[in-house]
Amino acid sequence: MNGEEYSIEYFKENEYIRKNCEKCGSHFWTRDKDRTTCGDAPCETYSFIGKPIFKERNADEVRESFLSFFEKHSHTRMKRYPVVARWRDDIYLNIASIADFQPFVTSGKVPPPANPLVISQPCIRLEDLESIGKTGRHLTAFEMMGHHAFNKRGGAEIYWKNETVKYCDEFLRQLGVDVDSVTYKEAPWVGGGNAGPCLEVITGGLELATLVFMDLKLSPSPQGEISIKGQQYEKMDTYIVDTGYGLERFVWASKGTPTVYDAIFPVVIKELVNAAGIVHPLETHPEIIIRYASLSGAMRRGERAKRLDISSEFIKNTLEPIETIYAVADHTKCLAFMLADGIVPSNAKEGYLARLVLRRAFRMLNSLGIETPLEDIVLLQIKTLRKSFPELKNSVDRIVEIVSLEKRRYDETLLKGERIVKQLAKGYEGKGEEQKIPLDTLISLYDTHGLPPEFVKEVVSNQETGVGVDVPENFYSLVASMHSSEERKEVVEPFVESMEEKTKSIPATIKLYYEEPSAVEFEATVLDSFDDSVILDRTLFFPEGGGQPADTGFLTPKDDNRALKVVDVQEVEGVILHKIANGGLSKGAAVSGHINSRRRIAHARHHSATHIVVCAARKVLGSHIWQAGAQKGEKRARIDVTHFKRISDAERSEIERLANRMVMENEEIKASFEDRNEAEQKYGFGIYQGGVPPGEKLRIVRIAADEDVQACAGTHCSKTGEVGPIKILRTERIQDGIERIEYSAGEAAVEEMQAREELIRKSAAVLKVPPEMLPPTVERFFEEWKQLKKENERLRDEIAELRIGSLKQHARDISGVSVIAEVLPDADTKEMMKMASQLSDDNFLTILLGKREKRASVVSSVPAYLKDEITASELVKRVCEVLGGSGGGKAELAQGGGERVEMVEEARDEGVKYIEELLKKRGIKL
RNA sequence: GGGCCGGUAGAUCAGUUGGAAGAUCACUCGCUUGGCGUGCGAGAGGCCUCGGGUUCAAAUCCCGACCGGUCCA
Repeated sequence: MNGEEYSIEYFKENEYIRKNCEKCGSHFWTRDKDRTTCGDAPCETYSFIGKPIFKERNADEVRESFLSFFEKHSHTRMKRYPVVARWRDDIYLNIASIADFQPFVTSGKVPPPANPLVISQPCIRLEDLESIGKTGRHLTAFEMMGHHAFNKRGGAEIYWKNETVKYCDEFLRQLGVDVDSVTYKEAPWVGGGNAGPCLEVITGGLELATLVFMDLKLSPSPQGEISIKGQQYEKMDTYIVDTGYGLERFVWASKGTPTVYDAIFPVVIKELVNAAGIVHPLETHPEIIIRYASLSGAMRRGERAKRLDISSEFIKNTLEPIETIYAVADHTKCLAFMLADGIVPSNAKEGYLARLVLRRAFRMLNSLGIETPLEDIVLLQIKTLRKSFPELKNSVDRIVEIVSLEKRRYDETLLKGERIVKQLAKGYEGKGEEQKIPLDTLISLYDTHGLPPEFVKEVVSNQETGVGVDVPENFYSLVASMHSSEERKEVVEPFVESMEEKTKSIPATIKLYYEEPSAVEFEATVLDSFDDSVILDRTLFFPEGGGQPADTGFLTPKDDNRALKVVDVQEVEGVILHKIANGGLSKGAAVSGHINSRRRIAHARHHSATHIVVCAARKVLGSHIWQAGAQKGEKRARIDVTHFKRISDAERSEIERLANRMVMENEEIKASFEDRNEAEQKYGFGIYQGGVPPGEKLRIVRIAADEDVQACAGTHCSKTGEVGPIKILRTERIQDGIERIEYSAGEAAVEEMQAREELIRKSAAVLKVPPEMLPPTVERFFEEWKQLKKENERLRDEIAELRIGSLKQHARDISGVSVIAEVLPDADTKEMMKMASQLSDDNFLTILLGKREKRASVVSSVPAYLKDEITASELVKRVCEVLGGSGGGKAELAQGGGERVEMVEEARDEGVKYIEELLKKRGIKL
């Protein structure tokens, strides 16, 4: 990217000069002839701390002046988008105002909702989580104010670089910024597969805005036109003005507070300072704080402390607490938006990000000794934000519940963690001085139990076991690197992949299943045919998609009587491929098609039922319910929805009842193609429950008076009544924060209910009680069974006791040892074990054989004084061989068995023979 | 979406190379004491989550399901 990109008329007309920063070498534009640096950190320090750049304004005022300024300059004002990027499948959180319009608007596939437009978009970035509070400027939640113009090559240009810079200059001047102090720094911008020249707008050492001229995209060929940072880029068909004005930065610059947090969160910080029982260091040490803050853009904390000669005690006792308070203030705002916009904390996806922030916040409150519940502070944030974001307060009940629930979970994790660590420390205790818990143990504690090494260290040091913990500086990056080595397998659909080339030149198939939803037969012409796939000019066959399986059926050529079986249907870029199981078709042939209507109707029922169940679930569980996946079938269907706790039986019944009520009300289900932007505006982003389809037009499915509206390509019933009964079969927690609901609709639901009834009927018949008596009867039987089991054991003890006496009388003498070798018809292993061990206590050598149905069991015991000569396990092995089995155990007590029950007598004799052999040797020895 | 742990008495957890299911707390009763606490003794309490498989034998090994924890993207 060369300097020409920045040769902008406005600069020339307004006496801007292009200079080279003497510190960093980058090019910049300025009106100040004497300026030598680009003005950006770290080339310059913050000069606005304590000396604001313009008249003080709060966030609401800055936002309004920005929006109305651009509105005056013919931009359309847009409402904010959610902070959860529901319309994107590549990112979880909204990270920039331009993200609202990616990927379809920026690529030119979909026209912008307005052009040009202006928006103030709340964004969340968690990349610099560690820096929050410490640097004075990093925020996880911030507002990016942007004005955007979407230009298409060959079309009429809205505006480009010149106006963008002019607007910026004018807006700054209107705010009261001295434009002579402003520098425009050249900085090529790269992000998300796009790139372009960019100007950073800087004053007072602070970057206030970024003006990006996005006109490049990653080039598929290695010989792209332009090379940036080792990547090849090429010009796009569109060129887009993408500006980002940092709302919080403007507020900060207007107030000149030491940190951006002091400017943005005065109320929350005051509350936290009070709760922590400290005094804001700005009151106690104003001078040093201001000097310290002025350097914060230019250098790290350590360097700053050195430069200002700040003691480590001052850092620890005065700076760190306020930095932690800053971070809490930031995190609670982040949480307010995340939770209000419907994120449910979870161990996966965006929910994990929410949990991450929540747990950091809990930890920080704890380290500050603040006992105010976190949810109270989140609510305080919502209160301060209510003027600009009144929608946040609709969610306060849910937010309070979620945050306190998460707190409880976190406490439990820590409690459990404490026990684990204590247990572990005990294991290392006394293993020499300076015993350390090894690094891989620390990593596994964190990885499997979520215990940070700092926590482990704290627990261990409280234990006073002499066990130490060394936490390496790069601990978290070690953990990260461990995970990155896990290979990510890209799942490419080989079928679609291989077909894309072949279908390129073929026109999109006409989708008769939309035009004639209830038709079963159709006529069509074969456009092409390869491998075992056939492409028609039009079709009734629904291709697999959106969790709905493909239709099946037959294709019959006009000129012969073959019936070609359609076993699968796939869509590739608008072209529908029919996979044929038997035979092929030639190009140009006229065919008639026939779909399996039973299957189709079952799919339609389950698909419509899915929308109804999600709708009912949202009514019962709350507005945060978001569909996280779905699968429909002929017999049953399932949806995964985000929810922060298990669905209770009562809630499940209520969802079922509401769903069936919607069916009984026999509401209309309307499907039509609508303009994407209009649909988003009219129905909100909830339409993307089932995923984000591409294209300018969306197929919108609406139930009743827009009770449920979704972008959906599936086939549906035309009235809810056609769905038939809906039976929820089960709920399952597939992940933390995601519940799966399984259900059947229509005939399948009836079958399910019958199957369940059958289950109950059969069970009741076994117990010979009426079905309603099943629960108490089962309980009674179970209790009795337990009692009987105990009774049985007690009796066996007694029998063993009794049998011992008679067994002793059957003892035979072999080489001076009393040997008992007997077959006991109904004895089981446990019983014989008891006898054998008692007999060996009385110095008998025993072999007991039991016979029970198809299995013979053997127990043998050897008195302690003989164990060097005969081992019970060897003896048992020998005996069991005869029985066709094997055995083993300890030297003094062993057991085994075999299947040849009829051989028990022989087995016993074999045992006796073995004993005789062994004891004969003993006799000689003696 | 991927990885790693775990599920045994009411609670917290042991359970060795597969070979007779344990500890601590809590509970019940008795003794100790004027009474409480305490101390001592005894007792009750287990489909070892479930279903398959391997084996003479599975809490233990293998596969699957269910439930829970946790890390990463």
